[in-house]
Amino acid sequence: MAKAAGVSLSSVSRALNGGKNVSAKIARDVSAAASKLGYQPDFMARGLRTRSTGMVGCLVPDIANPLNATIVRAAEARLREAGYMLVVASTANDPGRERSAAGEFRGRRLDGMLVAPGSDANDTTWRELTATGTPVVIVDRDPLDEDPAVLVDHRAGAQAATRYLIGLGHRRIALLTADARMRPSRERIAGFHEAFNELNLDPGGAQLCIQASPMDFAHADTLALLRDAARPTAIIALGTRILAGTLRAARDTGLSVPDDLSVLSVGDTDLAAAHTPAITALRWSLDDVGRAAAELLLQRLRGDVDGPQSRAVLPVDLVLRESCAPPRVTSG
Amino acid sequence: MAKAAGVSLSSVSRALNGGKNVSAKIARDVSAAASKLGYQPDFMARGLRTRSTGMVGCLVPDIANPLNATIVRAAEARLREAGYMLVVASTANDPGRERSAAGEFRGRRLDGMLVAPGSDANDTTWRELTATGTPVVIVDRDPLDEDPAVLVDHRAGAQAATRYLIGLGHRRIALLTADARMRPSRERIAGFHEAFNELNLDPGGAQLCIQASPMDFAHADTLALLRDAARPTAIIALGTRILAGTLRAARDTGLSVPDDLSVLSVGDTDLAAAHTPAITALRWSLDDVGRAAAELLLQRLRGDVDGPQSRAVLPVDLVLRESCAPPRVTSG
DNA sequence: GAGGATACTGGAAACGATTTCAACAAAACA
DNA sequence: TGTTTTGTTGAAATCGTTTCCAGTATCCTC
Repeated sequence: MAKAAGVSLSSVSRALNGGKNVSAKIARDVSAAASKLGYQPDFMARGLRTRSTGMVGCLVPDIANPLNATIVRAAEARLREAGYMLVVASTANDPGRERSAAGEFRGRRLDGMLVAPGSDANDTTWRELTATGTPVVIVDRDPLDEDPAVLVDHRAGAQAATRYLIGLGHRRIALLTADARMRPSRERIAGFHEAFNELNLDPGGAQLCIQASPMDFAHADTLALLRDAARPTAIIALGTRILAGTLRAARDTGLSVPDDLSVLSVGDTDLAAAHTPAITALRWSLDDVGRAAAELLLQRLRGDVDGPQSRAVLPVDLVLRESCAPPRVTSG
Repeated sequence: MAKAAGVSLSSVSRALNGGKNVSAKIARDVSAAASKLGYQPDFMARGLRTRSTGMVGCLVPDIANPLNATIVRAAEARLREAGYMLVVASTANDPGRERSAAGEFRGRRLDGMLVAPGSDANDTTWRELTATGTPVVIVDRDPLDEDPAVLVDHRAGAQAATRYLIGLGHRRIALLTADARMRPSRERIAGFHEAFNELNLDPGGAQLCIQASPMDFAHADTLALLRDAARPTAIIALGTRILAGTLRAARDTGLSVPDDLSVLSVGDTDLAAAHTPAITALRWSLDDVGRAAAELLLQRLRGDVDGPQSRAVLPVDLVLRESCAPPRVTSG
């Protein structure tokens, strides 16, 4: 390549990297030779010298979950724009796989990481794995110290949803969410309780279910819940497999939505929007989460020690549809 | 590192790569020193020398589509097991982004690629981009030449679905699928027609809609379709946004499923399974697709020029549920 | 026109591994 | 014992870049 352009290696490097001190002639010759040869610099060699890989890793519990996948897509788009490639690892919430993936990322010296750990970031083993000086952005998990993070205001969302159901007259409300070791569920539970507390309502009537992810479990569990004499009149369900299980359970027990049972989805998925009746849902912008995470990471990568902000908190909206109604028999 | 173990660089390399001709003592010393120092070889340096990156790229139209995401997840799991990392690029079916992503992959000299191009592989620009000697596995798209590929038998699936609906008495059936430039849709359309032809039925009664992806378009289009006097009595809809749009359109026009309209989903998603009534669906294993693609690529990567097979064809099953019934008024 | 600042250029030393090759020691064989 | 074979080792070259440094040409200033 250098010979093709008839200049030295150093000049090629300078010309290609848009460095200063390059004469017009050399710049011309180099770019001509480069395009004629279809030359593309070798990332390995460059990375070896500059100690940067041009890649960022993304650790999510489950890439097949549309909630995560949409975030990944948005982040990937922004990062590619900035010249980075995105490496993904889906950890299935398994601490072992999580650790091995993080180790792999570290071994490959990725420039940065977007992480949504299964267990929370407080976890020491996880902690020490991230602590290699690699810039990290936490996505919707509790950050420690000064880690930049993108957070979603699940607490306010859950509070608004609960308030809305209470306003319709519901008193026995079940919250079906995922593993409470993770921030989103914890925040939702808190918001749920706050909504009851602010009205001085007996929280004993509130029912709270916390479950692991598998859809079948959600289904069986919800069946039992709905068959109980003191069944809830409204359910707030996490809008992926748990919502699916809930709707199937309602169908199986012959309860009609919203007449016999109000259903509110946490997260606005295809399922919620297309269901008959359409499911009222809490919605937040997954694209915004992904974009914001990428932006925060890019700030770090550029070395802006303190960019505009190192925490982003995104709002949650309540989208009213047809799946919630006053309970048939007011139980107040 | 070499000094820490008190041996030469070459010996360290040999010991770590499990090469032959390493004495027990040196192997012991090296591994001791390595674990004491937490030494991890530098992938950049190693890659520079061995001309391999230990990474494979994955190009999909939309990673946020659960159908793709599930495939990616399965492939990632298998590839990581084999020591490769997965780089993803979501191209939004935009040829420009597709080209730039492929160029980026090539520039980074990834060891292999899993690709599901938006337009089909026959496309020349796409073709030349993949033709760099990099092992490529085509995923559910028409392969050219001898490219290894993982294919899903959409034709047989669509045929079975159509046959089933015809058997119920339907004659006016609409097939709502995605962009016909892509193999899955093309195959489905072919299977759809074959089902009519094998019974010598007038294909004029069959209705066929082909659409671009946005859900709103599907919705509006389906509304128009359902309001027509000669509306179809059954719809076979692609099970992502198009199915969602179809169900909303049925709700909006007051048609009940399955009494007024039979609906069959192509692809078994949460939406199909949890809807009321549950939607009869064509199902194929996305995990199998991802795993098979990874396996085929690994074969190539290992240099098994001819592994057990370089094409995998996966079956499609019809899952009977409650969304299909005989048409109210037989129109034969 | 001399002197110094300024703009460019190419040679050579990194970066951190793998791999070739020659040297050496120990073992096997005659 | 001398010669070959075998096994093990380290020195040095290499991969393709970036970057430091010294050298040269050009320009400006007095």
